[in-house]
Amino acid sequence: MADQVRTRFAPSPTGFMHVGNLRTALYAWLLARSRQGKFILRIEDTDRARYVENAVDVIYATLRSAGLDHDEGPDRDGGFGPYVQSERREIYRKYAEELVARNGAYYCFCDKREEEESEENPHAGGCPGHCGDLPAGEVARRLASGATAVIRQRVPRDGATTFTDCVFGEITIENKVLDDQILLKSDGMPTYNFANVIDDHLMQISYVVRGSEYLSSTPKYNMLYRAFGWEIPQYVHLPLIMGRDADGNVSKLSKRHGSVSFENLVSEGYLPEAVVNYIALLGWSPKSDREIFSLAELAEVFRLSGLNKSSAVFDYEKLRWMNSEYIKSMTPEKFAAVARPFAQIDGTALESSWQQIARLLQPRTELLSEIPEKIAFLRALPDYPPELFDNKKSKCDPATARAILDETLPQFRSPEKLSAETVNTIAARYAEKHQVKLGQPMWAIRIALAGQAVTPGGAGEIGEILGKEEALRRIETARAKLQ
RNA sequence: GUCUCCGUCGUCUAGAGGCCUAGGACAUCGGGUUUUCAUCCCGGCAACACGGGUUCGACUCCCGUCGGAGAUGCCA
Repeated sequence: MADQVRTRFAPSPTGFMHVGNLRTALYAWLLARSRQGKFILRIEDTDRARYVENAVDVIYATLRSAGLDHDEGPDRDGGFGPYVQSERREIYRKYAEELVARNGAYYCFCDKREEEESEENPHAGGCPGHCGDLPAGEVARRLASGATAVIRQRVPRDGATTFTDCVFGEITIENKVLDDQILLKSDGMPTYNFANVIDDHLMQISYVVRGSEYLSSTPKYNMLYRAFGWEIPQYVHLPLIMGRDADGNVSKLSKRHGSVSFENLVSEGYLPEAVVNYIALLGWSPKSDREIFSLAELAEVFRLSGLNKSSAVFDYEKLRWMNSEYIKSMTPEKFAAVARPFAQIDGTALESSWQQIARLLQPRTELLSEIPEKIAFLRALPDYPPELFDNKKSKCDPATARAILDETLPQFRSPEKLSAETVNTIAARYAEKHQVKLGQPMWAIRIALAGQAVTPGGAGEIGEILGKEEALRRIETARAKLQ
């Protein structure tokens, strides 16, 4: 039991879920699931200024949508709670004081405004005064008089600290470049740097999975673990996800690079499964040529050794492709259901033929949000020039089109209802009678019905969706145009 | 500035000294199928950052250079 794998995802409730954070959660989840371990959700809300109402709901919704179920969390007690940091204030206070007693930290009474960085002093971090040297009596006196204070970690100025990361290997950092970071803020809340160590230990986290931006501060965490005499967890630092800006420069993926939150991507028409599959492959490889994996399949093949060190650029093009793969592999019923909210056809004549339209759309859709523009021509005939009837391959031109439409028009009138088959038969009959390729009448009819060169589906399908009345109207419009 | 990390096609990556004439995928280009488009097939272009070592042999190991990123907050 002591060797059980326990990983955690510890997001801040800031209102949206960055895909980088989601990927961190995914790997932590994958590590736990692939080793029969536990996955814990912890809310890091120690920064009151950044707190956003309902943000915790966004976290729950995102994890659920992505399929990452947690074994413990605010809503699922596993005996290590509370799982919300703001509810653990007293715990942090107690340990911070203990650390002061152990001489691993000290009270700092300096003002919030720190001295400026300069050439003389490029390293402005840490306590600007010398609070660490204050005699115990003086500290007690100031505290008793109600002076506001923070608690800072006492970092040795000599020596170096070495640690081993599961991904990056052995890393050594000189202690002198580490500053006396704040552990407990003046409002009594702990900083991330402190709360993390306390919680990870108390919640018995065995693998700390997080982004590589924490690599250089890891020695400070280890000093904390040692000061308390605690076992240091395994570290799994992840390569960063990068974004490319307009100038072609890459940097940590952020809002200026486009939609980077999970909910944003989903509302644009990316499927949650596709997003999860895509980000799993950003910085991790199954060491095979396979790319499409369900979450369950990922959990089966996930290995820490597949994790990469170098950062990866988020490529919307490839996500798009993967999304289309997921769309194509859906059953027609499922696609019709998920695509429906994007189609914007409520209350229109298209509503009744949605199933039919969806069948046409499915193999041609990469992003669900593109659907309205793809089917706009069904709702309203676009204005188009007669030259649209020109097509070399189909051997069609305006004059020919005119002849085709003139001759076939009566045949569109006769049937009770216009079916795709009827349209195809009309075209076939014309082609045979005039000894031309089928493509010729097909082209003319399709352009007349659609008013645009590229359409999802051919003349028959479009005719059936439009219905007899509308089809006739559009053919008349075309004939008038070809006068 | 200082510290840390990273460096294989444009992008995501495989490659753990000979299997590499460096593989796959996206993108891109071309061809085929198709009444359009798309799907689906087939094919092309395209990379080991550079320079030194080590070795019989280096994409793989070592050093340096250059380039990129991250950290350096009472943010996480």
